[in-house]
Amino acid sequence: MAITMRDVAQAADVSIKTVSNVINEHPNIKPGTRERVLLAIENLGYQPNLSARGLRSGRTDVISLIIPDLKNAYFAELADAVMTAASKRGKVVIIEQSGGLRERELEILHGPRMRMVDGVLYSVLGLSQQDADLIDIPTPIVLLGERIFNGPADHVTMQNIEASQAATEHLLERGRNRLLAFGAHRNEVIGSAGLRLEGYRRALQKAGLEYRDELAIDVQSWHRADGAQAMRKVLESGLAFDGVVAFNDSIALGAMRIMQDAGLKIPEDVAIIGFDDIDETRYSLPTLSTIDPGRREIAETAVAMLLERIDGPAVATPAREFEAGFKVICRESTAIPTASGVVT
Amino acid sequence: MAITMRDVAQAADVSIKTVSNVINEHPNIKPGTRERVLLAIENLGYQPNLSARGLRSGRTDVISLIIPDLKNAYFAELADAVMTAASKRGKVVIIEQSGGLRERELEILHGPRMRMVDGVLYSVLGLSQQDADLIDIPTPIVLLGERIFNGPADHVTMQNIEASQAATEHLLERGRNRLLAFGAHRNEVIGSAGLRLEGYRRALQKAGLEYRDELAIDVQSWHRADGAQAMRKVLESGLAFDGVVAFNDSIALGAMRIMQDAGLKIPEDVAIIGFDDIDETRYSLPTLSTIDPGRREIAETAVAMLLERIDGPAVATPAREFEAGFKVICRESTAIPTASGVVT
DNA sequence: CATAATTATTCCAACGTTGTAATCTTCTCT
DNA sequence: AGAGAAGATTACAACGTTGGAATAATTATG
Repeated sequence: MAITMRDVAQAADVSIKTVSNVINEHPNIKPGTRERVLLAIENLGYQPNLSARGLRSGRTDVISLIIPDLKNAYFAELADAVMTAASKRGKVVIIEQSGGLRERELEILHGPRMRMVDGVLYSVLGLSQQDADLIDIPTPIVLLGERIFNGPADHVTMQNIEASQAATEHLLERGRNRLLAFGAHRNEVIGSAGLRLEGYRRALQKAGLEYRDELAIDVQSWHRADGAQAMRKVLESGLAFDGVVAFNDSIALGAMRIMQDAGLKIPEDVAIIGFDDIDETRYSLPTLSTIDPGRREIAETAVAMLLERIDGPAVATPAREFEAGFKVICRESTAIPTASGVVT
Repeated sequence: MAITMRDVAQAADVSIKTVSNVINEHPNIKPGTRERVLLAIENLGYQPNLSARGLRSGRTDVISLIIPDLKNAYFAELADAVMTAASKRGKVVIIEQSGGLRERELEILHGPRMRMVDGVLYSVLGLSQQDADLIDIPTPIVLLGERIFNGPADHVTMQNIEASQAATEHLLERGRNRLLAFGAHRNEVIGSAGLRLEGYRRALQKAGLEYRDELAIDVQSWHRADGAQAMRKVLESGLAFDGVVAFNDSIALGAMRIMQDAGLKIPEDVAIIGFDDIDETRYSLPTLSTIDPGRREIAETAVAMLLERIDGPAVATPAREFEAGFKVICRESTAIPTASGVVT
């Protein structure tokens, strides 16, 4: 039915292998033959059968990206960055959504689809540190995120502690000193929440301020609705604060909306900074200050590392850790240095 | 290296083909043998080589989804819906981003990756009606969106005209009668913009109102920033209006922010309704009324149609058109029936 | 000019699976 | 019990490609 190398070979009057050699840019092909083959390919509209190539060569040029949820802006932007980076290197990306569920993540990691891809970028959410050995699969893998460190695989992440510290200092510098740590997960040590809380504490300490536990607000799931919900409770409780270090942009936006509903002015009454630099932060009212986590650098490094593993020698070189650089982005939500009407 | 059917066959003491038969749930396998094979598969951790299967059977169980941009919330949500629908039927999705560029769309459609997938869902943006024959490729294809109608392939879309008419009527019913058609593309007849403008006109006509060209506001690219930019111009021009029918949610949100900056109250001064029901509309301030375009229905129908084409007979049955149902979602941005302080 | 070295091309086998057809086994009915 | 049908299993070939070894054509070397 479809055109194969056989047809091209016939048309160009060479052997099938020569066609293959031309396509794969092997050395030692006479310019003349190359011309003829290329012409035949063009004329017949030949396209290689990737299944056959994959079978024979053991390579599919497809990599898998496991993320919790594409509807989440952070992951949509991450997926975009990964696809762009992969595309530059001639790879295609299959996205698998895990829902952040442990079982589903394991299912994907150990499922038959893994045999269809050359490697996996795995944005860990359901598994955690003590599961580190469960990710030791035959397919090359690079981990993303803050759930597993020093596991058996390469790991790319952002500078969570340093970035959170910088975000906190950003507010302190503007004269705010009753800062909510918004989005904490109380008994987590690593994980985004744990690390960001640590950064928050370090900034306070460095500024000579005491850490107050009541200012750490738990928000279990980092979606907008949860941020809104949590802020509603805070306001009801009458807790006093003049700044918010939100551990991601979505909950920051949710909280911002509730504060505004309650008549609080941002940034006059409360300054707020988020995390992730999702597109929406540029268009909210007010625009949201945030941390640019170095998404592009993360994506490009992760893809590069994965390809090294794929192409590299089978002998296991030790797992690497990489932290991308971050930037504090100052927008309207923290624009005013001094509070004019502090909530008490 | 990896475990193959050969190993399983050996372990279960059957032929390779029997293993294949068990895996593919062929009829006529003794329960006993099935047990033994399944056990061997379990013990050895066998996973089929999908490249080999693809080569032999001509099926990869992968479908491709071509969309303009994953960072765009509408397409992220569409991708999610498609992946969910595909996953239910055991298919995996490769996402290809076209940037909405004509050249890139053609490149993808005619590229070698098409040979790796069983079919394509193509959200058309770069091509248009007169290119209809360019999409007649050997791979089964289903078109999405409003750019190409009655082309050579199945087509799934929303009820643009009817939905836009309903959105407009929604505002009219609330006592607004100077409505912007926000997001028009002046010389477009089909395409989302053209159809939605038509729906707007029909609603006016039905209500006995005259269509005024100055109320149709061009917004070329439907991103938030463009909506903001366009609204800024409108306000500068001093044009009077008390309602906005925005042709998608992003430009509605962008416009909303600018109106609020200018001191306009929503919905008291201006009521506004968008299109698409993206997640964000539920969390903006105020929450945005919108049209639910039936995304899930679109995704499921499109996947179902595609699979029918893939599995169906090669004889070309005529292309089908399908329009999903829509719903008007009333939120805060149109909550107040009567204007209290109309801009003049 | 013969021979070695190099360059270009081809032949063959194999990757792991499934379709077809053939064979072997078990059951059903007279 | 034996013929025939139905059920279960297997042998073989093929899908389209590429790696490796072998061969053929060309160029360099003494």
